[in-house]
Amino acid sequence: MPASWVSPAFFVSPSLPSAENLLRWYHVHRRILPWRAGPGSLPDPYHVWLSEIMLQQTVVATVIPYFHRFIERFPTISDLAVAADDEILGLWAGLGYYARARNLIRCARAVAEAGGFPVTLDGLRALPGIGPYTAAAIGAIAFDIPVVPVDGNVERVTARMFAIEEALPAAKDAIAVAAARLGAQAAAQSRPGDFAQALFDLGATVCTPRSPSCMVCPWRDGCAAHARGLSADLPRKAKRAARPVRRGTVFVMQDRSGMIGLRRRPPRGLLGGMLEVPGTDWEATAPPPVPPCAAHWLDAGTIVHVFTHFELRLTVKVGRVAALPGGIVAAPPDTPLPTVMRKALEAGLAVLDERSPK
DNA sequence: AATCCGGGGTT
DNA sequence: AACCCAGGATT
Repeated sequence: MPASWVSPAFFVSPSLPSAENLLRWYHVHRRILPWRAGPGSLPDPYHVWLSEIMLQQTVVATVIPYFHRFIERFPTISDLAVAADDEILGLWAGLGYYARARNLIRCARAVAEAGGFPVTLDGLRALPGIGPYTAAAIGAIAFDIPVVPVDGNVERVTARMFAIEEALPAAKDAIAVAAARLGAQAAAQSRPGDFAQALFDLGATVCTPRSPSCMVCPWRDGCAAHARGLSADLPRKAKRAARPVRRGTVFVMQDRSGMIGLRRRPPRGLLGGMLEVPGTDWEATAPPPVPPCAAHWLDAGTIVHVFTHFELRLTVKVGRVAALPGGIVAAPPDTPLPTVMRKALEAGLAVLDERSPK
């Protein structure tokens, strides 16, 4: 038989990975997560939405305690919609990507106003904080809209199944097309929510980034990367730039009643709208440290915190003050803070405690 | 298309 | 220490 009778695609994917096989695997191996409903039943859209926002670039284990605290405090989206911004931002403190929390508030109020979530992808996509991925995820999981949400897991699984060797992010379109092909199978179309979550779970527990467990994979037979011994090498990714270092100084102030001096950051940008320990700007070379008020400043060392695109080294000074200066808000030491500011505050308070323990 | 935007789990 | 995570908004 002439080789030309056989299309190259035949060698790339001998047989499409079976949606039915994956769903059968999912029935046995699915993760039990607080925002999930039982197999075959649709979960609460509010729970799905809240979990999806929290899960953006955040691992499941980190999200779970935050999710529980939110659901306990805000049992319905209406409870969330009428809450004060500060309380919501406080509950979000430490989770990161604070624009998510600001969009969460706007989205909750829009949904409460409308009387419920839109049930179309375009309607979901129009809400604050909901992009193409999250719209597809909520649509599939909460409303059984037949669509494949393409997150990092699905990108990885799909790139391997079809042995897509082009590097990300250039390969995004090709991967999305291939993922849609997986979802076009009848079994996936009939259970879009389970199919999406099955892909997530396969990527999270079997088709993992570093050393995938191909021996127990329900899709091994249909996996072109496995056939070529490429599984652990895909998807390829473009190299990232090195992370620069920025430096600054913060001043931890404690008054006689034990209150700490904090400052509200501008509403947008890095740590937008969150509280911070007052200090200098953050530059490549440390700006001159100008204390916010006169005090006997003690050295509390340096804390290091890694952000997505730079590393921050903060020199921490600490002092007791008779009265907090103007423009500074007095807050108790356990006030919810972004992690970098929590680190700085703890470093300062540790030095005070060691000098004059209570 | 690039860049900005946290924090931490995993290896 | 590097990589990556149920990405979105902005420029």
